Amino acid sequence: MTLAERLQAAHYQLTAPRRALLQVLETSERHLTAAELLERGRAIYPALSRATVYRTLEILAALGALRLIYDASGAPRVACIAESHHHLICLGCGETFHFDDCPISNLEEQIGERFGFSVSSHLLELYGFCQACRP
Amino acid sequence: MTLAERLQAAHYQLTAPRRALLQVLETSERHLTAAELLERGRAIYPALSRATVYRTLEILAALGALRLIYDASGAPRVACIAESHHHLICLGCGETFHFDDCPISNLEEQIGERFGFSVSSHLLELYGFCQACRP
DNA sequence: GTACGTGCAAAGGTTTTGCATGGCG
DNA sequence: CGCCATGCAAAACCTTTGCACGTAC
Repeated sequence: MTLAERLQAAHYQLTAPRRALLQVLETSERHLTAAELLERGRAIYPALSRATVYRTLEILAALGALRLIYDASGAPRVACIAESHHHLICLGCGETFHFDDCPISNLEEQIGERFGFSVSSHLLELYGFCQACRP
Repeated sequence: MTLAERLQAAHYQLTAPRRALLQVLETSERHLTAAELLERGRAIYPALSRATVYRTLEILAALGALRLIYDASGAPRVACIAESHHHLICLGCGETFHFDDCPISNLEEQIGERFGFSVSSHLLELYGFCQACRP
């Protein structure tokens, strides 16, 4: 289910500014700040306003379609599409490494059952030190 | 290793304002916003200033002793002690459920090895819908 | 005594809101 | 045609910084 489909399913209009943002979100290779979203969105739809960026993020977050997280440096908020994510974050240099293969797909269901949750995605972040930064 | 010990190990002074904050952090039952930290810290050390809250958080984050994350509602930043955390977050009502027993302690090492990381802690968040909110 | 830490207040930046206009369905 | 969505600009908010004073070691 794409973000656009999610918006429509929830009876939100699919306008040009929103399309631009969705496209940016779905094609971004990493988590973006609000400012980056605005910049990239304007490459597609130049009149895009800052307010629309925030308003759209708010809608998507409320729908559970994405989630805001911090990056390792504690920097401003970043948008994170609500697929499952797996990161290794170096506490030394702040570098983030993604890995794709999910080590806990089986646990998702198992834990969900225990708490009566229907789990749809997850975020797994491992903190430590990379080879270069190891004390 | 307590937060106080960590600070001292890194040759930071253990002053009254910092002690107050550490006590708040170590006894808080959940993640707090900066404003809550200030408020609770002032209950212990009334002259505590906002600036000291942020400066202390920055130090602790740099030491890898805690980490800033968002709560489920995408609200302002919260301080999260850098022990491993396991949450179930309901996308409907925003409620967060913690569970203590770690389902991936064995994976930590395994994944670390693969990437040459020495992993010290992790954050695992599962998103879904609780029984009451299930669509 | 010196370097580090603090509080205050001001500056800086980001997010949110109000309102008039424009566009979708 | 009515309602939702938008852009702009101002307001509100949160975080950071500069500086003079205190305090720890």
